[in-house]
Amino acid sequence: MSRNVYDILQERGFIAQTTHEELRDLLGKKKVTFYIGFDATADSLTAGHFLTIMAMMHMQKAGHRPIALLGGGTTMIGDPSGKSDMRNMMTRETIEHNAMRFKEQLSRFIDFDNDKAILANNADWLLNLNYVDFLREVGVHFSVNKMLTAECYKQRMEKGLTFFEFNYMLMQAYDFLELNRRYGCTLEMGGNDQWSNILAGADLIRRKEQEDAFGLTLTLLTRSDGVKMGKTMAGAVWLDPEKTSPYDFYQYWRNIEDVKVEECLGLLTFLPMDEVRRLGALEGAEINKAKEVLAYEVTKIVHGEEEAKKAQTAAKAMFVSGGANDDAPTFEYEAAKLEEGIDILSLLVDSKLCTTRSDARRMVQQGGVSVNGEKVSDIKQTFGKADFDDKDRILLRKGKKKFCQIKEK
RNA sequence: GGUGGGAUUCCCGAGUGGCCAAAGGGGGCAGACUGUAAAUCUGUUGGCAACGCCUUCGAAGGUUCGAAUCCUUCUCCCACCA
Repeated sequence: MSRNVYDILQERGFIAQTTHEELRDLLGKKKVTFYIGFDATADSLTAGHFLTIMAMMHMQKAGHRPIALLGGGTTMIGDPSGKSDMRNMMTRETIEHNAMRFKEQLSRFIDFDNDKAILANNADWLLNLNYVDFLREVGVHFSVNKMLTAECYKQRMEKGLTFFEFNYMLMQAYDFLELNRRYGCTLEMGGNDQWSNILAGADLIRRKEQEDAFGLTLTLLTRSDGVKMGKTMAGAVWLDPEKTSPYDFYQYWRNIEDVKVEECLGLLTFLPMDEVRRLGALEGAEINKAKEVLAYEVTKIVHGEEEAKKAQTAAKAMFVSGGANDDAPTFEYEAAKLEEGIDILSLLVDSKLCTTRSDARRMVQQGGVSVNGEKVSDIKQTFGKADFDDKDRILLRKGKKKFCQIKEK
């Protein structure tokens, strides 16, 4: 039997659960239309979404047809799966705006030309549903007893789950049915936290259409301590370069835990698996080479080769030779300002290295700040044009990994 | 609908008239050790023109020299009962 996309996904570590054993054969036999949903909860996709997009790309490469479903309707409710609290209700305007951004970002990864992929929005069918009709058509097929035992509601059974959110599963199940009817979609994919919702959809199609529908869930990226990956202290790792700069994006993957390198290489790059395994087997300090490859490859897919190279050279210049090159994060001041000199606290705050002056003060007092390689210990010290180095800038550094070059506008 | 309990800083959670910018833990940030890793240890963690000042303990009023703490009203949550 020849290898098909199922084997590829499995080998690369994508697959968490599937509804049917036969799914593998099916994917080898014919062109399958499948969908992945994206709820528009923020104005950019995140690293977590990226994993599902990678799966989508593998599928499209293998000739299957993806449907990217924007959650214009479901986001009005909010998925309670695995969450401990209800999230804030979002306005319709915000959701629409977010959905537009998702659309732009998705187009960079998925080819939507000539019907090779479909972009749909469940707002189109969910927002105008008639309540009673919906209950009669869809609601009858759901057992509350069964829903209550679903793993995804476990956390919420303790804290409280509103009827409002409880409906989310029906909405998502209905999406699958609708996509099945409209586009012949027979497979739903999603993060492993979506298992219950996906099963619900597949069940619904079987009952309404007397037809098999398949589900496949993808591994969730977690750190070794179980926390979901793709979140930094500051928040999510975004795919939007305005929200997470390519440099920071690169650094995020460059700093990944040793034990996660091989897994991430398989999931987030297109490198051949032989190479992935070779890199993943590196030990000790050698594993840093694998991390560089990982960071570069992921950044390349998300932000393009040019940005990936810039991020890499900037990082190397900083960490290997100790000086930043031109691609490093930069903050510019007016010439006049630089003439009169700027105090260290202002530099730190303006360059966004510190959030407040108090924060900056602490950093300096704890010895975490350096300018042009020299530790700053006086919070009153000022810097100006006289301090420019041979590259016409001041190199400001906070801690080991964060830095910024100060230049004249 | 009834009765009782609750809302504290990024999160959890102490505090029940001055010693409270508020214990402890988590998380974050920084330092040491390292490999831009993990683990560990140390410091720090509201803001500011900073030995002082300002804002913060669900919201709005009130009592008091003084309120996170007491009183009134309101909002929202939780538990048990119906």
